[in-house]
Amino acid sequence: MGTVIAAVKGTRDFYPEAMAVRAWLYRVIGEVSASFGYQEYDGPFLERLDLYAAKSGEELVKEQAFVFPDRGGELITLRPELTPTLARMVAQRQKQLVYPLRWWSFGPFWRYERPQKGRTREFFQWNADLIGANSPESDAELIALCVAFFRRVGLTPSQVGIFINDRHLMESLLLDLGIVAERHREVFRLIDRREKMNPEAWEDYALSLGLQPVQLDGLKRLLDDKSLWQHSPSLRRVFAALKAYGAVDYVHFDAQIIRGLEYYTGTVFEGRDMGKEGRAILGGGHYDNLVADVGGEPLPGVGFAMGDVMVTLVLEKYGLLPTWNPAPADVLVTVFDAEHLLKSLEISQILREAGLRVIGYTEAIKLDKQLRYAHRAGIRYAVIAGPDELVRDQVALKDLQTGTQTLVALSEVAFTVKAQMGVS
RNA sequence: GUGGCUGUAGCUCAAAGGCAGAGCACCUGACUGUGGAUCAGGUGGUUGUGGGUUCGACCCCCAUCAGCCACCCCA
Repeated sequence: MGTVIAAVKGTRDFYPEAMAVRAWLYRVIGEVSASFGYQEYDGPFLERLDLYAAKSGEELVKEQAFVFPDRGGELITLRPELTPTLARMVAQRQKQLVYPLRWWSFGPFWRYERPQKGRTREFFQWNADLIGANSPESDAELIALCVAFFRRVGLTPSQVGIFINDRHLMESLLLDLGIVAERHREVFRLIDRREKMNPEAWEDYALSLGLQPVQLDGLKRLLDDKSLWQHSPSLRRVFAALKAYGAVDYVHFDAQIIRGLEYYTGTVFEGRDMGKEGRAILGGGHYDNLVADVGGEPLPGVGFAMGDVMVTLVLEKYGLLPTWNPAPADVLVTVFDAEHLLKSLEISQILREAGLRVIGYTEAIKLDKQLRYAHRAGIRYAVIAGPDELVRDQVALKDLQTGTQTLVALSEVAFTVKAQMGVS
């Protein structure tokens, strides 16, 4: 074997076992989304760079997007997130759509980053958005949707949680501390960094931003105040709604949740492993001006994104991934010799039409090799159609799991297999 | 973009500057129309790639690529 051409850095090959997980995730996400009345949609995987100029995080577009000129010289981007596309799609049909709009999507995204645990350059994301509704209860619905997903896959409140905050609340509290609005962006960044830095370095950082010691003390007091959310009428309504949704046991207030994307304006939240392991499983929040930013009328919304990489790691950690059944078929119809090859193919088709998953061997090789193939592939039943059986319109049916073999009338094979599959 | 660790058979790993190995897997046979178990035998490598040092390099040095991990950022 020569040197295999390497895959593109940060991409993943979905061998059948991994593909089964991805397909399962897609199915579960679709079911959960539909249960809240969300409709599936998707946008193009290629977008013009201009689309992201409006509101995505600076770094997300400038440094993490795959951008290349097409043959006409236009700058094209492999989508690094879906929300701007969603905003465009809504803006294009703004007057025709029925609001509040509930849409979900699951598709690939690309970001040019250094791959590491929980992060690849090509990944899949579940996006869900509620557009044209503007209430704390609407924000709570999206969180309830996340929780519904957690419950559906078996993740418990002791394993994962959703941490929420309100940017409006933080803004007003910063103003109370005498920190003017122009400084909020950098102070938000400071807040976001607190978990990751040691206390002294963090305080030095705060003072270097020009915060007064009094303001720093006030800020620390705010961030450590677990009941701070009670000062926010909005968050109080969010929590009340979450209680109604039966989702509140997964949800925690955390004043340090800020989120990086700049278009978030009110409620922000992220899902994490309760063991504080790894990066966020999902992130989302409320936005006011997204549709207007791409040329539409102002329309508020709330949404989130959940990446497949991190959630799969978490599910694996807790043993919640579906068990993989490698068997490609229920039955293998073997070929006795070259003369009986077509007869075997006929039998395979009869069984197929009876509703079984059937592989018919397509080469007249030694029988032991064919049975060995069935065994290695995990196929439970083998049909052996040799001259001795066929003269009496029978075949031998072998159960490779129990090792038993019986003679069965050709017309009864499908029925017999199905009956045996049913009992075990 | 910054830093750390790691690249040896299909897989998991040895070989501490001196003949590149083991287990598992795979292939063949014992088996006349039958998988697994056992036994016997066998295939398999420019040691990621390219340079350098040395009488001699899997081992030391440089570069590069890839994987993993952390930072950054974020799903």
